Amino acid sequence: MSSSQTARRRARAELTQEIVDIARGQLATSGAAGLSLRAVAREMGMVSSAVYRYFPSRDDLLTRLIIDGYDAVGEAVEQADAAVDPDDVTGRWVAVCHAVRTWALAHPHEYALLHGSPVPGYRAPDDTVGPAARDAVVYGRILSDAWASGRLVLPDGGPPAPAPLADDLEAVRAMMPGVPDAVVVRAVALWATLYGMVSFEVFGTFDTVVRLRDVLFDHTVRSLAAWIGLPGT
Amino acid sequence: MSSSQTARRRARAELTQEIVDIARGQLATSGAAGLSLRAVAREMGMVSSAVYRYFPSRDDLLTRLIIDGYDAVGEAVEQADAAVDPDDVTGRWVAVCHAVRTWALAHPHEYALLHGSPVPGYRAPDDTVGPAARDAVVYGRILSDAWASGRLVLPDGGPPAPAPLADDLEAVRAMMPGVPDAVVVRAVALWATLYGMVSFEVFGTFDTVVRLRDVLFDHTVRSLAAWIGLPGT
DNA sequence: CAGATGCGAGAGCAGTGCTCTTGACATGGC
DNA sequence: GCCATGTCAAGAGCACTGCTCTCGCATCTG
Repeated sequence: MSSSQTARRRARAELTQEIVDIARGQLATSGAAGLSLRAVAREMGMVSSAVYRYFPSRDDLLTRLIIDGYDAVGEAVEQADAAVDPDDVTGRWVAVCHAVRTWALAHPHEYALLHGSPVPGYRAPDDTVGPAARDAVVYGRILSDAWASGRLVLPDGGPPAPAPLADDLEAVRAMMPGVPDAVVVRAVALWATLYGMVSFEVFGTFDTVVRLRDVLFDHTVRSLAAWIGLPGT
Repeated sequence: MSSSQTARRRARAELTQEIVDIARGQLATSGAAGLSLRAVAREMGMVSSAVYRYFPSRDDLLTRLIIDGYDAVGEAVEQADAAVDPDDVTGRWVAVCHAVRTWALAHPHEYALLHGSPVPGYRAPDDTVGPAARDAVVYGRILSDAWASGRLVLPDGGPPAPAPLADDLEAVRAMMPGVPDAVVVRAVALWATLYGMVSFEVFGTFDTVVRLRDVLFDHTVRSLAAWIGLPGT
């Protein structure tokens, strides 16, 4: 019977998932540095070597948590975008930014794992690059929709994009089809500002600088929206 | 003789410095996670317990490295600012941004220690807050000079700063006396963008996105300068 | 010149990631 | 049904970590 084989594989899948869940719990409380394979095994009533049947190393377990983290923030961003009237492009952008911030503040250690220092030697590029771009796709779609519907006015002021940047902008434009260079290059800046603000907040840099951090964040995000040419609210 | 007392104390000071230097070397090659007190002791020909006479814990040694790191980037920023004609406020801002980026790319692990995930439980606030603000003081002075000399034109467009933010903006204004609210609030955004861009680059987020990262950085920094009201070049 | 103090060495504890071997169990072909 | 095959948990063990403690020795202080 293939069901018995399935039983074995299902047990493996369930145990793998349980390891990930417990590891995420320990990550949430102790941070990435405090995550211990032995502690995970202990909490599962297993011995440490048994865990290595499911994850060949601690870094692989961390990589899995990273992928799941990107997926979680991507999910939050997509839901936030879907909850707003599609024609309200500025509202969508603001909602998406708040979704990132809210998720990061609720999962600071997971956020640190995604956007803080690379914990192992360096990041495994292939596995994580897909989920990592999930949120960027949403930003791109918002800008693309705004441009296609004529709601995005081409920003003026500031220097024009340097010619050698054309290839790079073309690649980034894949996430926001049709959008002109001046908007693409500012989109990258907005992306950096978003995560810069959130990182400052999560990592404590803003602690001694700003008190009403939610108000500042909201205002900054709206100002940036205006800068890139999105309509005011 | 106080010279013999000085000899003892000087030996202590020299050994402390040697520990820090070796630790910084190991930080540069192995990263913060790989920095080991025992390895430092080994490289010094000491036994590990002896190092604890100089630093009560590994976290204290890391804190020292953090303070030195903030000092180093602050130094780099101040030198970059001083090397430009003081009246060329935009040039000063661009130079300062490049100084941060250059330092970060040259010392990625140290940068990660400063602006990546907080490695120990959490950062000791009092000791690090002074050196951490050293670069921000330079940004503030540039904007303050620009405003005082009439070279900074009040930016328009975008929503006005919310009233509840007045207190926070007043506090931030301490670093850029006289500058109006609309500029202060954008200065915070610029600060976040600067470190967001550098973090994306140092942490590898841009690896699969942009190739001519120096060109993009320079252009972004100049665009932001125009956004905050600094004159074009 | 004593006594107090600072310092390095060594042993030791608890914890970590990871490897290897051993024995029990389920799976699948004959 | 049986037996080889592969999977699995367990345990021991290695090398490493941060950190604590004690013990002598050198240095400094009154």
